[in-house]
Amino acid sequence: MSEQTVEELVADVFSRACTSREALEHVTGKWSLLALSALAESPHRFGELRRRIEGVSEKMLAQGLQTLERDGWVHREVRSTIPPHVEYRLTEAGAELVPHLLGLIDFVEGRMPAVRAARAAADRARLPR
Amino acid sequence: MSEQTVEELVADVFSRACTSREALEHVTGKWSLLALSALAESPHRFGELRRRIEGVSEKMLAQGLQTLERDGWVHREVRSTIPPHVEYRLTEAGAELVPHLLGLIDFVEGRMPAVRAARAAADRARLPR
DNA sequence: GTATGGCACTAACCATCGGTTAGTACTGCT
DNA sequence: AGCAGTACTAACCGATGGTTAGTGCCATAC
Repeated sequence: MSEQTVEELVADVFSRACTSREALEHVTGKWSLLALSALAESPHRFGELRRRIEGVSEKMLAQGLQTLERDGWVHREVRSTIPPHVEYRLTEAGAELVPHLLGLIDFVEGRMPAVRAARAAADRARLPR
Repeated sequence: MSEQTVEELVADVFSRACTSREALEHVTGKWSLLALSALAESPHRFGELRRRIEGVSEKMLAQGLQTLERDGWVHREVRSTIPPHVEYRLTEAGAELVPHLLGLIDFVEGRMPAVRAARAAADRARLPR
């Protein structure tokens, strides 16, 4: 066994010990997913992202960006100015991740009529049971 | 304007009014994502899913399955037997959704070494700031 | 007889996290 | 003076995730 631990070798999402579970949760988080999508368009400053993503609070945005930065999907660049000037851009890894997310988003968006129909049918049948 | 409402026409994830946001949250939810992945392998009974996905509680599993069923991604089939016999399988929509999810999962799994390295570097640099 | 297991949930409860609101410090404008 | 811009964070409280117990029937074991 090399320097890798057992934990590092587990890459099975069904296993409780799978470390990619947490990483998946991060990138699919409600606000993170939207931040990544916005950054796919172009680098953004904090406030630009805030305005781009309707409904996100500064707190939730900051939190998500911090996580994305720590995991290596997003690069944060600080300029020592007043007022603060912080810019976020996708890392190389982030740029490779985003098409997967956008594919999913596009797919679900395209399926919304069916989702709505399914919900109406389910509610008509009075689910939950 | 036909019978569709403005809300139904909004399919922009950046908009607060976008109805696909909720649907996205559902399919990317921690346990739902895993349930969908397991059902991609084969239909499962409730207990089979529970055992397949380490770490999920019956409560969280039932909750996720209910949501997936209501949105139309999963079909739930009940047999009137004692003990209960409930089987879950992907709907046609679900079967089209799942490759997107699996692609994302595979990608993130493959990137875990880089994610771990990024975290180590970030923590060494003492993030959060 | 009792106890336990199987099945698929749900109720009750509590810990954790999401979201709201207020605050920070500097500059510039009204 | 107040307000706006900038990018966060602290304090607080409500919502949701997760734990534990419970349901009712049948079968098996002691």
